[in-house]
Amino acid sequence: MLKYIDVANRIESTIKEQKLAQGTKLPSLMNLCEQYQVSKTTMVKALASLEQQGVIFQVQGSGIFVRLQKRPGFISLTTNSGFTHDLSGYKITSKTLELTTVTATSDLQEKFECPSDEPFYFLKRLRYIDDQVLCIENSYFRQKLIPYLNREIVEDSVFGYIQKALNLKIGFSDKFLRANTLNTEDAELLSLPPKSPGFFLDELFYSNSGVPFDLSQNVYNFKHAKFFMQSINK
Amino acid sequence: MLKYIDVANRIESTIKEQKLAQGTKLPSLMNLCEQYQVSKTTMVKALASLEQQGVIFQVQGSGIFVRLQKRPGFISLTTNSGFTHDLSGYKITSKTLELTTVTATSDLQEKFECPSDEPFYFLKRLRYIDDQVLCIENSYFRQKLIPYLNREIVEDSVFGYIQKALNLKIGFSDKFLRANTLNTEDAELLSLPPKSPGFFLDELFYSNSGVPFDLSQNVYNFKHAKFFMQSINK
DNA sequence: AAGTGGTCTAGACCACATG
DNA sequence: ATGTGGTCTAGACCACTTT
Repeated sequence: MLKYIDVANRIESTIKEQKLAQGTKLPSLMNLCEQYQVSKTTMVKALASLEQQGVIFQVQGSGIFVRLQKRPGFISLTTNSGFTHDLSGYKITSKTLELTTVTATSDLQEKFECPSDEPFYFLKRLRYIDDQVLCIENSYFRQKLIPYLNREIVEDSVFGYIQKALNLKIGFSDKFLRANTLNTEDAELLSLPPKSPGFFLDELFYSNSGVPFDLSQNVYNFKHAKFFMQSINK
Repeated sequence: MLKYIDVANRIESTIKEQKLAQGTKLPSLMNLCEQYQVSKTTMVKALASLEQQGVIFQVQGSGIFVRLQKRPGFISLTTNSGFTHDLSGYKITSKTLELTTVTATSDLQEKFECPSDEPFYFLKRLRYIDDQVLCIENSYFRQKLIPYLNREIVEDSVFGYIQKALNLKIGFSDKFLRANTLNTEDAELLSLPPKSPGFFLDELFYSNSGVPFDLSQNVYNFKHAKFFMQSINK
């Protein structure tokens, strides 16, 4: 475990355990260095990481302060931990509707920069929050990188499997967001009246070496899905 | 100008001028250090900043690569430069509908942690893209921090005025996103049929010392507004 | 003036990828 | 084995805020 990550985690845990309010002042930089027995540079890096995550904010010449991070009921777009983590406290379940092999559509060809005969796993599932439909997930996994998938893996955690069994590390992702009217099929799946609005979130995931391996096209129930993100202007 | 920011800007400019494609390999770290005459640590910091912005991605043991950043027609949620910047190439205009002084509603009291008699400027305006309505902006500026506003300032750039004339620096912001059915008034303002979907984006801006000073509640026309964000999983 | 966060450096060492 | 990115350190110096 890297030192600055470890220190960052420990500071974050302390903040959460003590339930410090937004704006609470933390000990000074040099003070924290002594407390955690690391150099100034390492502490600066740990704090920069926490600031990026929205856990704290730093004011030059003044101090280090707690920033309110979690908003109960909101799905975080910043932290990529998946909404099972964001929505802890709610009952999250899922149902697999389809798991098949398909070849690249024109959309996939463009997004993955691949030929039309490249094979993908297509996974369609519903995700529920407290037994109400939260979203429809349409995922395309590139078989070049994910050579095998089955229903068991999918019922558990695809990303967990990808990282542990295949040792494929997630590097970064692009997200595309918009609203639109639901089509008949999606409205029905989401248990909503025809022509209800939908929140559309497309995510393209890249490995740590920059190769795209998963496109997820998600349609969220507007009544249950609210999103949240934090940014810093530096 | 800080050295690492300067170096980062220069590298970014080079990438854009040369129109390097996604995946193009840049010179090695040490190579870049020599080229820009900075220490390794400073270059690491410059590159970390570019990686965070989505301009490049780094692969340990392998190299530094260009990441495709801008998606034409999409509004970036990551870079806080405002959509006039994201949508360069389109004609962006605006029309002020209302500029009045109000006292804190219960929503404002909660978000700003302020008493009910605290005064705010309320600004309502429409923003157009190529002469079509893109969004309705409802902004509340805290008079404690922004003591004066008039129509002239508002027609120009509120954030430019805040930063230059008032020397108030933007520190960070919280964003809340959801879809919903438009009410009659908003649908009419957006030139959309009744009960069309709308993309709702609320933004709460904080000063660099952590004081919230602006709440913007924005309703976007789902036909013209598409959003984009990049994240890294490290 | 004192205290606090932020930048920058040189250099040692570590971790990963590629040939 | 070599090269590449990444971490960590001690310490000098800078910029901003508070008293």
